[in-house]
Amino acid sequence: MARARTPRQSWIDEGLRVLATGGPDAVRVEALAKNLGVTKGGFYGFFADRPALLDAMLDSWETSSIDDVLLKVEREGGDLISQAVRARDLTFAEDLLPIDLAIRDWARRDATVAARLQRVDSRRMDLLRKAIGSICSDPIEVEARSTLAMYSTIGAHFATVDHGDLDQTAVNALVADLVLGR
Amino acid sequence: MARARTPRQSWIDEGLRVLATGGPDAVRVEALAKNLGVTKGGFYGFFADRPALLDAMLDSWETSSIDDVLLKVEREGGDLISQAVRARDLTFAEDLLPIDLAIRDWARRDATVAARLQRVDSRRMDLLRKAIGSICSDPIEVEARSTLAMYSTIGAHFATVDHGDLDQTAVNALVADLVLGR
DNA sequence: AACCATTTGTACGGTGCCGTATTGTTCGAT
DNA sequence: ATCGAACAATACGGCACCGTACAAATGGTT
Repeated sequence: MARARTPRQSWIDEGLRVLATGGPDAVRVEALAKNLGVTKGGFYGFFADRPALLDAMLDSWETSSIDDVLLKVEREGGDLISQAVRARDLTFAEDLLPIDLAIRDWARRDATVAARLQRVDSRRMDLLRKAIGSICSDPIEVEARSTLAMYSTIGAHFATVDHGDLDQTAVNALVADLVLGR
Repeated sequence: MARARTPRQSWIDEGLRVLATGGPDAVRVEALAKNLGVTKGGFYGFFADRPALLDAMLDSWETSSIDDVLLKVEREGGDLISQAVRARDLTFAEDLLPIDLAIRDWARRDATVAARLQRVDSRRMDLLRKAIGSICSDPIEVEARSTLAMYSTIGAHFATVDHGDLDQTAVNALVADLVLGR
């Protein structure tokens, strides 16, 4: 048995890297091959076609972006709010953030992607509800604050706001306080 | 002079339509031509190349998405908060919303687009600051609430949150109240 | 060292797109 | 009615990519 010099996962990883920087349309088999320093010869041994790679990429992303995060956060423990904050930091870590944003846009144009994203987001929302539920009792308010936390966290990555001369840290802190009701 | 059967603006409009549904990579000269029922024959009389069209599309979008909106809102008058709400509704009207979102994602990968978007967003923020400044005096709080309004409005379009059995209207109303401090 | 399954390179036909060149075609102005 | 500018169709060479077919190389196993 000759071991894979360019195994299945490296196609997926490179695919996700390209997705992050160029969107789904930039994920082309021959381009990935060039990036990996090989030709596409081996690709079609791992994947039926390009769509199959895209699907595998989404699988891989789903695992690392929610399953892994939840496991890690649970293992580390702490109060529920810090767990949620930690989960957010892990979810939007440097490598995962651009993938998340790319998938979020992709979801607008592809129903299957949208369904996957919704599944992931709803697990994130559950974590948020649990966390905010620990500092707030009214169910409507818990839902409203969780929703606001979700929306503003996502929105912050799709809009750049310049606070001018104001104290950035103070503004950011107040935003967090408004969301959490402190 | 023979009048344009497929004038410059119709290339731009069709380009924006395709941008909205398929992203910038889907905006191809020959595809637009087919949509318009012509060949690309006339295209290169109006535009030097494909990038020139993308640029013209952004110009057109900037006008209709901020200049026109501000003019309309100002003309209609009313208190500043309802002006801001009206501006939001116009900005995210059915036709403009998907274009805005597409450009927002596009901006992540293209610095020129990012600069344009920032210019537009900062004018939107100014309107928000004015509106929220009318019901709130602390400058840091005005900035924080305006930022939160901006982030959550954008974020709401990139994440779908299911509120389950809870009263959707009540949740949404509370989200708005939390942002505006009511 | 020879074998051989697995992986990789190469070559192919096909498609869709870009930008240019050239030749119609249309329609207002004269 | 004719002219002529503006628009449109057609045809071209070039490039990037898809998916297939098959030949070459690689490296663990015997």
